[in-house]
Amino acid sequence: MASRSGKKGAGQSERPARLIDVAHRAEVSRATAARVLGGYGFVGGETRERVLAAARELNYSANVVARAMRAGRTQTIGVVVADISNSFFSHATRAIIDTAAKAGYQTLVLNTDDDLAKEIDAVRVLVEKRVDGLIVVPSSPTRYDHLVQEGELAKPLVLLDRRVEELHVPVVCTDDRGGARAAVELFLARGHTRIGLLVATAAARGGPQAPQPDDAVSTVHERVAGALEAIDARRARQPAIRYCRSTIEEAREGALALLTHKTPATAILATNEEMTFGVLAACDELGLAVGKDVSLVSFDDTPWSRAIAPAISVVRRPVYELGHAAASALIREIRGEGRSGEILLPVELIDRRSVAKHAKRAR
Amino acid sequence: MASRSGKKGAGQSERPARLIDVAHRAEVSRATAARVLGGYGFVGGETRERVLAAARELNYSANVVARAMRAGRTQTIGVVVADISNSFFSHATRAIIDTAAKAGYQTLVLNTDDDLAKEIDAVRVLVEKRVDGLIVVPSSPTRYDHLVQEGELAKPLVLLDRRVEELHVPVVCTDDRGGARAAVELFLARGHTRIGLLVATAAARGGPQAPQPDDAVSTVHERVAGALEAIDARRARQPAIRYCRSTIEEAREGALALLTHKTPATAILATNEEMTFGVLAACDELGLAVGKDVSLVSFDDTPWSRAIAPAISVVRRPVYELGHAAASALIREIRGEGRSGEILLPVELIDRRSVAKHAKRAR
DNA sequence: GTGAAAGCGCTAACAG
DNA sequence: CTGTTAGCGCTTTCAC
Repeated sequence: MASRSGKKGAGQSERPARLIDVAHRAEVSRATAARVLGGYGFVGGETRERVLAAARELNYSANVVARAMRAGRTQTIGVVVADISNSFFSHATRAIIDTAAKAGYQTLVLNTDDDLAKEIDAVRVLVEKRVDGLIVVPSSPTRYDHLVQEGELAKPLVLLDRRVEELHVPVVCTDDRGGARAAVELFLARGHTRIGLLVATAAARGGPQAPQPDDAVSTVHERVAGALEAIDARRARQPAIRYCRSTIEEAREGALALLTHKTPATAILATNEEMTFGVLAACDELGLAVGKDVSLVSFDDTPWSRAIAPAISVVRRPVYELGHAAASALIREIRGEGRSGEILLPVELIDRRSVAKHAKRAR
Repeated sequence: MASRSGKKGAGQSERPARLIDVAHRAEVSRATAARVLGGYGFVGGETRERVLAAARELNYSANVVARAMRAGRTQTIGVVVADISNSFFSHATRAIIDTAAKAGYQTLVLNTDDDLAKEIDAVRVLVEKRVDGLIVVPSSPTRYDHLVQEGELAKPLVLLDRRVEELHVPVVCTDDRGGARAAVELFLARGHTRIGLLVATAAARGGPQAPQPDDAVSTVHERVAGALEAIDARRARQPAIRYCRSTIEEAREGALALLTHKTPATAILATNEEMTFGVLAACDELGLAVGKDVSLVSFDDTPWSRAIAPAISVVRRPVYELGHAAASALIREIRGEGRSGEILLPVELIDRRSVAKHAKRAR
């Protein structure tokens, strides 16, 4: 006698009902019960009703981990991001969760703080958990051993927002290069010649620095490259660049450096939210008015960037679409419906009030 | 012959190595291999080394789903929030993920958009996935059947940010009542008598409304109640209240209503980020200066609320701590280390520049 | 300190 | 259309 909850009561007994308990109560075999509860195969109408009734009466809840073990699929994906509390990642993740859920997958979220060691650990955990696929925002542009996993447990993988050299898996990115180029072209068109780039990168060490850290992720390269393209096309003066970690404080220092140089920048491209606040703080400190003394374009549109005065001009990235595309690509890959190559989403320069025509600046 | 990867090669064979493959290669039993790989029981030093070496050579990755099935624990928790892309939830979730990870749990995240049907579904999925516990931000203050789950599959559960009447499980909240009270006390102390409350709630239907929707979550009640406490204590004039869904557009309409009333509000408490932007937009439209013509206090501190001009006074909630406390309580419960009651975290009123002394306002 | 064997709950051949 | 049965990979008594 294997049954335990199949007595008479409505399921108040010791342990949760299992498939076999439902089968007994409905007086069918486990296979039949499994077919109706699992939603596959063919079962007669009356039998199906009996099973459904029994399941309801016993308050049956399918044990998905047993199913996963048997089927070899967990219907779970893993998302590895730098920091879910960051607005860019949280919006992209929202899209991923939604898209995955619609396709029957749940989503495990792990943070790396852009630390390779944490990323390696996260991927290991996810692989051990036997997720059906991973979406990773890689913290290193070159290190990817943990993502290919010699041997046979390589899982479907999609990279989000950043490329990894030599790793040929689907990547979903935005056209950051084009966005930076457009921003700088706008500066140039408005007569600015002394352009500053305030670039966030986890690879920066010990305060704002001029040389590009060589382990900066692809997004950093792209944005700088885009800005330089615009400059070179117009044979304009080379920009001043400061790389710093993504904190408002470091950004403020970086912006201060750009703004107090002997040939101070009159226009600054800030590569994310923190950098933008840094510029705002520095301008405030220096008594400089944004949109007048200092022009500013920032990456990523947010409610506040259009609500504040002056409204900030931004390079808008389609963040939800980015996450959606990544999840779609991953699910396609999981289902063996063909691999995507690189997906490049267009960005949009929204010119608001923070970019002024260049005029001699009072110091 | 059960083995398949245990041949000679370094694990390049067809399928991922299993425990038994490692055992064979190390020339020990499955039990012994399991002991060293699972990190329990006693195994001789030399034997342990052999097993570890074999695992490495075969690129062994523990199958955690098999382990979960056997052990009855998945080392996974579920988090059910309204919207992970919302900054409050994303910060709380970040804390939950971190705290859980430190204790060896991974986190599934699901969104409800404050829709009860989605919440019910999310909980069902999570229970089927056999998570070890759940953290839920309940979308209804009264409906909780899906959370208690008649029968035996009730999982350890902690409520985040919102209470549910009659549901006696651990709840982790912030002192929103006290925060609202403090905000209104500040208005009163500065001489304001016509106070407006702009309250976000998913329960609002069809534009800003005056009566409180009766299925508004506890946080809504608390904030309004706190505001009224301050008013009643000073026998001040009753506030004008507008309830609206959490969008900038509805907030703008609500704020417009408050500001263009025949006795317009001179001070507004906005219960979240969207409400705050709505007030900002309305003031802009009406040509009113925040921090001068209109005073404003907002719930939740953010980088922009201190960066914009004027810097917005806010009721700061300890969001990370909130998530951390919820995860800690849940893990304690999962481990049977005793149940927490209600945890109430203190808030802090940060007075910046958006609350002016009352003066006759030019219309 | 190590091994043998039972079984977690489910699915998928295969047989009828 | 329905039943029988053999595992999925791992842990865990219980012996030795």
